[in-house]
Amino acid sequence: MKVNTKGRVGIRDVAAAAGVSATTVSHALNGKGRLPDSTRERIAQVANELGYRPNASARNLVAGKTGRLGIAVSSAPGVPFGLSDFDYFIQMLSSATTAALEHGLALVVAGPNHEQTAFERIEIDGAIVIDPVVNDPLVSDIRTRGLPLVTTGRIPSAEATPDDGTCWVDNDHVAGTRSILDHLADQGAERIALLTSTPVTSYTSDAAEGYETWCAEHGCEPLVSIAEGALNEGSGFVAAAALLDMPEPPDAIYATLDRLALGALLAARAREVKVPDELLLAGCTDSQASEWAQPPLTALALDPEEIGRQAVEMLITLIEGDRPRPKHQYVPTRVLTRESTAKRGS
Amino acid sequence: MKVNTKGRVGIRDVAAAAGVSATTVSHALNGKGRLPDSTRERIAQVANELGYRPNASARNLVAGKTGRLGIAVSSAPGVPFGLSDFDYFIQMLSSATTAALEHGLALVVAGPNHEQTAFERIEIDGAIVIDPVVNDPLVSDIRTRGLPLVTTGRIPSAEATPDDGTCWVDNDHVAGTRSILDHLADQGAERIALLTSTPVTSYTSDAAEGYETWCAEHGCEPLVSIAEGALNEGSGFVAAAALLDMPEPPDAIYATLDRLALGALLAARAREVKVPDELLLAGCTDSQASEWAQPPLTALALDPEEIGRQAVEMLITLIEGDRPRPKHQYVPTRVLTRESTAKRGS
DNA sequence: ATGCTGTGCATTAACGTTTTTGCATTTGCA
DNA sequence: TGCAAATGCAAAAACGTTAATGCACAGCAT
Repeated sequence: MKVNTKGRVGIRDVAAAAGVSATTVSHALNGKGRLPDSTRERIAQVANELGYRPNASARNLVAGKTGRLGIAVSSAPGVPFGLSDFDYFIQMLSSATTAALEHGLALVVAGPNHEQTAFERIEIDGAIVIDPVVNDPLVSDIRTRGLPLVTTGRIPSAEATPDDGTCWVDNDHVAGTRSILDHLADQGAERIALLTSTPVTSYTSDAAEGYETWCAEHGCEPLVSIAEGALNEGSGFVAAAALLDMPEPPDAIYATLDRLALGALLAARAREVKVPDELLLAGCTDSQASEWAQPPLTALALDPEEIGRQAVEMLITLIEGDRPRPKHQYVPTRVLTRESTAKRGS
Repeated sequence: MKVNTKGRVGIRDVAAAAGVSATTVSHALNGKGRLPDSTRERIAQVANELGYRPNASARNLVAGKTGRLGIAVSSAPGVPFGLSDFDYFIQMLSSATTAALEHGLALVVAGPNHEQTAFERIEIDGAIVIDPVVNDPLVSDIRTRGLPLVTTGRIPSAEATPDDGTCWVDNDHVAGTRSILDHLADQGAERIALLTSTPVTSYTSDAAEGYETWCAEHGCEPLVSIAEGALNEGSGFVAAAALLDMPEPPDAIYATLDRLALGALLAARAREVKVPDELLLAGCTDSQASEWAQPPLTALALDPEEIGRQAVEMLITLIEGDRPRPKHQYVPTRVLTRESTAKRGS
């Protein structure tokens, strides 16, 4: 029996220290085989003391897996890239990376320049697609290859098929939108506008749906402004300007992307419309930019870290295929109250 | 001899098809052993026809490597995260991912939330740190662990030690800054301001240096405005407003980050200062936002894809350790002329 | 006592590469 | 012609893990 080949502690080192065979260690640590709990615990403790970390390559080799998960940020065909906010993306990526590594898997990021062939040349065990758009080429590519797939945000489709067996993690954007509209109304808003983009993702169409339902329930006239082109402060500025320059401008704006909200803030500032005194302003997706804006922006926090973590866990379950196939998972949203929606007169 | 175990074509399948042993195939494809070129070529062709792709896990297992490279976007302690632009980051990440995968390595992204312990729990063969800041905890962490390290952008330090054996890939920002200032002057600018951030990275201090040298050479008075806090359109708006509201405002602004330039554009629009007729505007780091701005913004293109690719190649050379240790690499910049710097009166 | 059924492990063989070693054969040179 | 050196390749071991199989022993029923 060879021990401690190269400094790194292997399964055989643990076996030697615990006075058992390598197989037993493997079984004990993976919950397989026939072993009494006492032995399992003893081995787990020894492994822990020795700082044993299983070698992912060896494990993947026998399992016939690549040990890699792909994650791609989707890009709409024709729609400029930029649906995802940087903070949102990096937070989600970060937690997803950590979650994957805890399972000994590496998360590989495919950028939008790969277009539809993102994972064509890359060998992976499964993939996550962030915010897929209508008829997403990435999604069909992955499906064609027969790879396990999880999306964050649902796959939007022309037909309304909410439960078609796809696996996704999503916020309940309909409910989230309603909760932030409630907040705005609580703060005294009487004429709330929606600043959004073309509904190419499930997220944007959910927000529109939530807004329209809420307006109908509260007897308000819907007031929607669509930001065209790139979804950034520039297009937000323009779309918000259109609202502010109306004969009867809104007294509150909810923007479905933080960068749109920031653009609205700049538009208000340019017109010397005071936020929050004359205009309440809230955005979706919290970010550092929202936090540091003047005034700081109220936001609908989406918890991207939780979404990333759950998407990875779901994908791994799907790949391993032993536990029952997971389906959907909703991550709760939260209204993060800041100065931009402070009650007027208070 | 076993062949074609599970659909996937392995080295033995190639060996059988070429009528040689697995060893010979390995040697032929990796340029090792003693083989005539004729055999090497024949085997390479057979491998190609069969679509052979070496199994990364098996290869890493033998080599005692993890098969993973880490890449971290640095975060300044105290300085708000956001030095990197989303487009810049995703482009660089994307090319780096591809480059790594071509070597059978997976690139793992550590987000800024990991802070100094980004790669503490992650087993990797080497790391890339993007735009390290002064006294970067990430850099010292990686150095402590004795891991091969490549940075994009140089490691800024109090003492001026330009050649301290560290490995980096960088743009020549001093020259790049000068080239875009030349362009602005060519287009008729006579009073060019620099819109930048606190110099925490080599990149920002290079830009400041290039600007000051250029001003001295051209007998211009330096005019610098520093964006405070988060580096986004909001802080760019404020810092640019300070310039535009001066008694003698500049007739051109060069912003060291595209988001600052976009903020400057919004500030100009709010003041009804026409770009480019009354103000020439250029930014650093091209992005889709710059491309789609109204008017489209001239930019100093940094070629993040090339930087990412070269950083990975350099890191791999460092890890393999056979070829001579690489040191530094400059990636050329390019002035991307757009409407925001069109010659006045033309 | 004798078999039968579990229990608690160890042995052995994979997984797909690379590396080391070694054995023929050919070539070079005296 | 003889012998060393170079050439062209194959066999076998190794990397660290998991999966399949098997063996010894204990408890239990007959």
